[in-house]
Amino acid sequence: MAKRRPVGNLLALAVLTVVVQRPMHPYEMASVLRARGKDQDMPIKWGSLYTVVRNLEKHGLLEAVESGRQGARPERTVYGVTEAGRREADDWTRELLSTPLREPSSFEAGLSVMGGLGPDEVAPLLRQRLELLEGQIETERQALEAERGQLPRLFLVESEYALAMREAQARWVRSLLAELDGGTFPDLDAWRAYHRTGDLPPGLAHLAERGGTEEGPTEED
Amino acid sequence: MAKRRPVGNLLALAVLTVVVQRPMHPYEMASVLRARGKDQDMPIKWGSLYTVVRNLEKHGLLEAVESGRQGARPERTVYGVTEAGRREADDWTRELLSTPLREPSSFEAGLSVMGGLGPDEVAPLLRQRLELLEGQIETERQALEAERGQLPRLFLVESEYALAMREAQARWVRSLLAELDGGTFPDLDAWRAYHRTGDLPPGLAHLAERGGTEEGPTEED
DNA sequence: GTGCGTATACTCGCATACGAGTATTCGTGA
DNA sequence: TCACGAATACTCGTATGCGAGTATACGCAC
Repeated sequence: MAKRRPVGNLLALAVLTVVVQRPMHPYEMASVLRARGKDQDMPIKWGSLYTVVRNLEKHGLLEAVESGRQGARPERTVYGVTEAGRREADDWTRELLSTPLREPSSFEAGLSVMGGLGPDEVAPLLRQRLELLEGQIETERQALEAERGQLPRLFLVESEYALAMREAQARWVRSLLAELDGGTFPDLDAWRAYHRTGDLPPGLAHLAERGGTEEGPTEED
Repeated sequence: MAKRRPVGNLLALAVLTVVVQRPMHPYEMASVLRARGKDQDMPIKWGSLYTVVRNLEKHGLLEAVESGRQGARPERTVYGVTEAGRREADDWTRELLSTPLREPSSFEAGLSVMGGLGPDEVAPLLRQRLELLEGQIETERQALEAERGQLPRLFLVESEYALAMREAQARWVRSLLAELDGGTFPDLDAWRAYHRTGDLPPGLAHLAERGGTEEGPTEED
């Protein structure tokens, strides 16, 4: 399951969905995608556009429909989607919708290494995050409200989801902060000590040890 | 702000935080990280380990502490962290905690292109996602409960966050499904028509048009 | 009409990512 | 004690990824 995509970059999916509507040359794809704000919904790097289009063509998902120059502009190639491309786009979309993936965010990574900083440094950092988060939420909520009149719900769903996730994150950060500030977070002192001395509290030594397959007579345990 | 990291891969941060505790050779780093489940918290590809370690050394964040062979094993290099490496790790952690990034998940990407499928196909896909999601949530909740006795809260925080986000996602999917199933999602018919014919409802033509800078006399608007 | 800033429409090269492969060692059974 | 499967400990090649750069065209001021 989850067969490997011939072109894995999500920009490729964006390209396919836009070319399905009408053949285009690459730069136009970029303009349309930008105009629709797709770069908000996917991690799109425009530097990859031409590579991705070339790869799509190589795998028979796109085909050159017309190529020539208009005026003195550099030569441009207009690409159309193939039947295989259409299938790939649909199949990919189905997979994205139906299969939840574990995709750790950078915040999760940050949380998993926050032990390296002391709790008294972590709290202000989280407070800053919360403030920025609240600002973003407000901005997005307004943008969404403004678009609600212009566009059908269908085209706003992904923004609604993003907003809901932001709000959930803010709530979670707020509750962690309350525990840190209120001192109800357990082991605050052990954490402080660990941060100062680098020593884990006794009984947790196995966290730092083992894992390496220590061979030879260097150590016994 | 957010100065470019000399080694951008998050695996590098994981390596730094583990080497801070005690010098190691690369394979041991991998074992320790795996034992701690860090590959759950970050998108870690083990194939990148040696490249990342080499880059860290090149940028002076890690240094070879000892290099030699034990028994007939291939030569191994033990790396320790430098002062710069320690600073980099702390600074990076601070940034991850304090600065919320827009990192669209693949589900968001899926939602943003779901118009290409019809609503009657989307609903079952979402139902499948919801079921898988609920299973994962249950599994993780139990794993978390089991670890709660063994480990201090500090080391469980990232799992708690991941779980909270999963639950928020499940709630959101449930509510969207309710709208689809109940027929209260607006424009269901327009969506169906669009899916069958490929035509956008009138008044939305500008969605498909413009964006490309159509030059020349091909079109006027 | 000519100079200049901005938008258009790409190209290129380098670094990195990472899957697949390889060689060594260890443990176990016969 | 020898064979063999599994785990250990890496290496390598290739396919991207993508930032920075470039060149042309167009609009507008003067």
